[in-house]
Amino acid sequence: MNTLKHTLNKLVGEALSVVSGLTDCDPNVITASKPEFGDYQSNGIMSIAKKVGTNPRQLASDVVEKITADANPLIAKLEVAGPGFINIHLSDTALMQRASEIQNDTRKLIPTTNKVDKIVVDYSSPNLAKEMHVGHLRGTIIGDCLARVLERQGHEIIRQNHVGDWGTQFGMLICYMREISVLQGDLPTQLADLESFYRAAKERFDADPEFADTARGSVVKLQGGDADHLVVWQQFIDESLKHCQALYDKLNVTLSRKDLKAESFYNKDLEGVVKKLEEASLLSISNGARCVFLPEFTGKDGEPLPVIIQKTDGGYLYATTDLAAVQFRSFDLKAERSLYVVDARQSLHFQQVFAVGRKAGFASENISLEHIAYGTMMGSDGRPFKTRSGDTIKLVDLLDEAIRRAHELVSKKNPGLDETTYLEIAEKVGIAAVKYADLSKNRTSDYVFDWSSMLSFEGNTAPYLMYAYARIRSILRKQNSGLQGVQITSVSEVAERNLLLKIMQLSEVVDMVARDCYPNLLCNYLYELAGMFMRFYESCPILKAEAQLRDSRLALSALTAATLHQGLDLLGIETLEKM
RNA sequence: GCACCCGUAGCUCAGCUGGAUAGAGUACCUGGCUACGAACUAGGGGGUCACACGUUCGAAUCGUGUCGGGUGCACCA
Repeated sequence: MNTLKHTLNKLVGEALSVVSGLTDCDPNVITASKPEFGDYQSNGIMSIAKKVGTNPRQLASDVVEKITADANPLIAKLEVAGPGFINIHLSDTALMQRASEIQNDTRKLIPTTNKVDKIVVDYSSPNLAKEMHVGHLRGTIIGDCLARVLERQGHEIIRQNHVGDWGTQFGMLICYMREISVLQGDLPTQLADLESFYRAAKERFDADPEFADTARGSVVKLQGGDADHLVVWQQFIDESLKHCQALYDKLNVTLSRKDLKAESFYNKDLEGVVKKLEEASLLSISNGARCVFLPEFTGKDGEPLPVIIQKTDGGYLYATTDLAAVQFRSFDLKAERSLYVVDARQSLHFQQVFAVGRKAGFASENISLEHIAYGTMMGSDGRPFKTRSGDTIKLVDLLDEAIRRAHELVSKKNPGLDETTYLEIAEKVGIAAVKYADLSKNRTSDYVFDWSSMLSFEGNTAPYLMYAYARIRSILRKQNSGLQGVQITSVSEVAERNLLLKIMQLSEVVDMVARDCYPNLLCNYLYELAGMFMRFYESCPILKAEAQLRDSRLALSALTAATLHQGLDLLGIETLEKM
């Protein structure tokens, strides 16, 4: 089943083509900007009229006449308005008809795509040398949401967690670990707090030149495949990954060990990358480093800007690894799209990697490489987020605080439940609030980290959406006749009709999110949907209505719940029966 | 110096590929629970969409310029 918008766009577009004589007219149908304009509006008539040189209102009324003559059952009424808009009012019976099709199988709320793509989603990708901090939240949950959305549409999703496990810091850490294990043995305890372990190693590194030298040597040995170093390294990586996985589980993020494609995975391909660039005659040596210069990239003072492939000392850089990854995704995984959910500050890096990748044949022509950039999390001082001491806040601390506050609130709001229930509710509400606070913002803008808005449970927040869901479930629990075969038969109240129409529009929003990768569109939608339910709830008695109306409203409520549930699931937010 | 992102209500942010009278949340003020859950809801005040010029039937949205903020630009990732 096509979306309403898609169907209308086609309907009006075809009529417009016939009337105007132009092929491929875009009628630009959008949801109506005001209720008095109907359900949808076509904005495209004016520009077409201009192209053909006719009066826009006349053209609009010709289009209306044509569509009316065809008597499409979906349309109740069309009006020409303003300079040449067409306002579209949908038929109530057609709406209820669509609803009943979906009720029988609520998976139809989101139709599956008719062209299945293989899509790589590269997200989260923390550096394993340190613990994840609040700055890692965005990429992790935006990527997870996109993966869920695309997967739900029926695409084949390959999650890739491109963790940093191979950089220079690991020499330092390995070196420090070897010291510790000789002195104290008990490594797991030492690694329980990665952050302080890193700090200790760094202090050692800064204080003792001899240690620093050994550390630099350790990187070379590690990357050269030295067995001893690899064992110690693996031990550290395993421990660090456990930390990450615990956070993913806590965040209800779908990443697992099998999605791991660490930097080290590409180590074996790096020489090949250099060779391939050489064969393509793209490499040149500048100040001792092997670089690719592309004319479209210039740096300070207009000098040509290199993509450095291999350092003077022979070491490889992240551009090298990323080129290997482009090749892997394009030719081994054979993906049609590769999404890189990475901080906007790396835009230039990805432009370069994509450009070199195309030029040197690391990417086939079939793959679309997309940097899904997101803005930086700022402190209240307008600078990239740091605490007063200059540290970042650990992600786990943010989550724990959210859960603590949710626990406090739920035990106050809903006394008399047992402690296990409180903990379960607090965990879900707290995590959801944090995720939603981030996902509901346009990903491209920088945003200010603020405890109170991130941990708010009122207004446009996840708890509001979850509350709407819990309310519906509560009503459904109170009726015991079952909803088998019960249909929506009334949309005569404005609140009923608005709610039903909104439900039908989930699929339109999901389409937009899948195309443009903006999860906040889905958040906006769900907030409006929940708001419409709240208004319906205030103005339309459900359980107290007479039998037929009661059933219709119960069915509408149930369908709302299903829509909220599916929408929230795409955001990676779980619902609760009670809260 | 060059490039990218941004500037919308006191604060935090939306604004659907140019549409009709610019919207939410929060904060503040006023109403609504013996009720299908008040984490809710109804209403009020609050705006030179940074500024200027341009494109056009129409601009917060597109273009140019100015101002202001953020970010990136050679061997870290």
